[in-house]
This record gives sequence, structure tokens and C-alpha cells, in this order.
Amino acid sequence: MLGKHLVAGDRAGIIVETEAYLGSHDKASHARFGRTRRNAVMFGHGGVSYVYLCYGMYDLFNVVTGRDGDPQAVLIRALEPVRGIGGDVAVTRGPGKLTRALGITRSHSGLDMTGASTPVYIAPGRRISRTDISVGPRVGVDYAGDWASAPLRFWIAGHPSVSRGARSKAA
DNA sequence: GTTCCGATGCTT
DNA sequence: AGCATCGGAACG
Repeated sequence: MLGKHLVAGDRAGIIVETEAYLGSHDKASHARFGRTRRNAVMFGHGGVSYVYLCYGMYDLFNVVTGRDGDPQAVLIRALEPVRGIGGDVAVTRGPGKLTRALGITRSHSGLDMTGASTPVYIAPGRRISRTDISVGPRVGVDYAGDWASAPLRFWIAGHPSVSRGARSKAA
């Protein structure tokens, strides 16, 4: 998903940092306790948004990626500003900040990301070469035991919009 | 540069 | 009680 556009109405950014959450066996995933009211959309088909409230203050945006019944998702952690949010890279650096910048909230959970008919969706973008992608451990999942150090965070190497937490844990 | 802390509310 | 965060304060 790196390099693609995340579009919300007249605002858009290019995805420059992501994290993968692999399924019920992933001890860092919201799906680790099975299906609940909050994570229900993770158990549906891929290409659908999953937005939830984090730490009581921030709406975090994910795209479900698994098949029906396999709760995989990708968290979007940072964007490069493209349209409607000014040129300040700090505004979309971090998963809680980028949703604020684009006006994405929990009301945008469960939407189809694969077309352009929903208020929020993913659109094609720039092609990112494999050699331009860095990999490291996910941020903020120290509770997850062995899974805390799994190399499941991906970002465009050296990009100025990559989040702060990510930079300090580069692999 | 680093670490620590409070805000704030939903989930288990 | 814990949490897929953030900005600011304190410190080195």
C-alpha cells in the first residue's frame, strides 16, 4: 500500500508508513481475543476500512486485508500531504494525526476502499521500488511478547513524513 | 538528544 | 487496569 493515495473528500495524502497485523495468532492484533463489537469488520472481507478509537483521543485508520474470517489489517501510520491539508509534513506524521488532518473518524469504519464512491478510499499513486522500503518492529506493542519485535512495520526509506516513534526504532 | 507524564474514553 | 498516541516538560 506504500505509495498509494488515501483520499477523504477533497483531502488526500500518499501512504508512506504502514504496519501489518497478521491475524488472531498475532499477539499485537486487536483480533487476538477473537471477534468483538470493536473489531468485527476485521473478520469480514478485505478492502474495507477499520477505524477505532485509540487512547480515548485518536481515531486510527486501517485497511482490512484478509479473506472472510481471517482478521488481517494494515495500519496507516504516516502520509505525505498531497491535497487539502497544506504543506506541513508534521500534520500527517503519525497514525493519530493523519486521521485528524483528513477528517477521518470511526464513522468511516466499514467502508469499501477499492472504489471512489465512498467518502474515504484508496487510490493509485506512485510506484515504490522494493529497495526504497525499510522494515522494522511495530510501534507501541511492547505488551505483545515475541510479536513485539516482529519486522512488520514498513516505510519509505528516509521519507520526511515517517513517524517519530518509527524513526527511533529503525532496523 | 533522551525519558517521563498526563490527557481522555473505550475495551476487556 | 490497559491501551496500535501525542505534545510538552525535564533532563543530560
